[in-house]
Amino acid sequence: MTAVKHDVFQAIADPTRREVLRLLANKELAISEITSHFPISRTAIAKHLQILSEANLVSGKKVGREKIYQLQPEPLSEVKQWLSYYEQFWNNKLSILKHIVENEDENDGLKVIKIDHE
Amino acid sequence: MTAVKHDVFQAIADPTRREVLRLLANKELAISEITSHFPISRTAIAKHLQILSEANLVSGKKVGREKIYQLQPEPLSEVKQWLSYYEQFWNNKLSILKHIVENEDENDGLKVIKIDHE
DNA sequence: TTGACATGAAACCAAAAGGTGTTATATTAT
DNA sequence: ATAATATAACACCTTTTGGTTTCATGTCAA
Repeated sequence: MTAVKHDVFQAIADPTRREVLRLLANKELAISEITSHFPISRTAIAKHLQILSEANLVSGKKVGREKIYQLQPEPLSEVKQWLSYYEQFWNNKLSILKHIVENEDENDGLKVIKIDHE
Repeated sequence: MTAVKHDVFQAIADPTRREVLRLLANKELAISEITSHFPISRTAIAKHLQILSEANLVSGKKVGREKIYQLQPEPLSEVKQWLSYYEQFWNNKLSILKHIVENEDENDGLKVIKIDHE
């Protein structure tokens, strides 16, 4: 189950939501406590928390009259996995070379020359 | 320079744009070629490319009557860096323990017991 | 030179996003 | 019991997003 109405990519697209996540990384917080760190209304923060919650990036438990939100970082692994595909293209020069070679037909006239060190 | 009007987080938030990036990872393509992979109009794809371009995730060069777009993956390193902060929370159990200990006040009654191996 | 092709540019549109404020309800402290 | 607190639930507003269609322009091929 864990219905994911809001995608994790969409959830982290908003800077305010990323800052909320950062706050919750330190410790779990009630909505009002979170709101006190931002210039916007409590209602707005509650909506952001709703979106984060739909992406399973946070979970909220009601304690007394407060609702305490907690970071749930596991869905971020989806982003990490997505990123890993592209890492090859910037991580090391060998991969960049590989990329060029594999797109040889798009690089007409380009030659890769192996240089022997004596 | 390289004015970043559209944030990389926002750029990758859209599934269509992520698919465009995936296509361009294989090889550089003209707008029409990209469009042929999607059920939406050429104009819509052009707009997505514009957004990706503003985030410096692609670059376009005009060749004859075509505009060829190419993947430019390095802005993704910003996402990777952002993610790395959260990896500690899901990557290994020691870090999770660390997280619990640092939030000790939020875990009243919880005790961490060190077990000596003989 | 005349179509066919690839793109650019503009006007337009519906829905979603990111806010606001108000009101109602449950919980806590005095 | 009462007042203050914390949130939920709405209704509402404006801007952005993701898409459309139409028309103009530059380029290639026959």
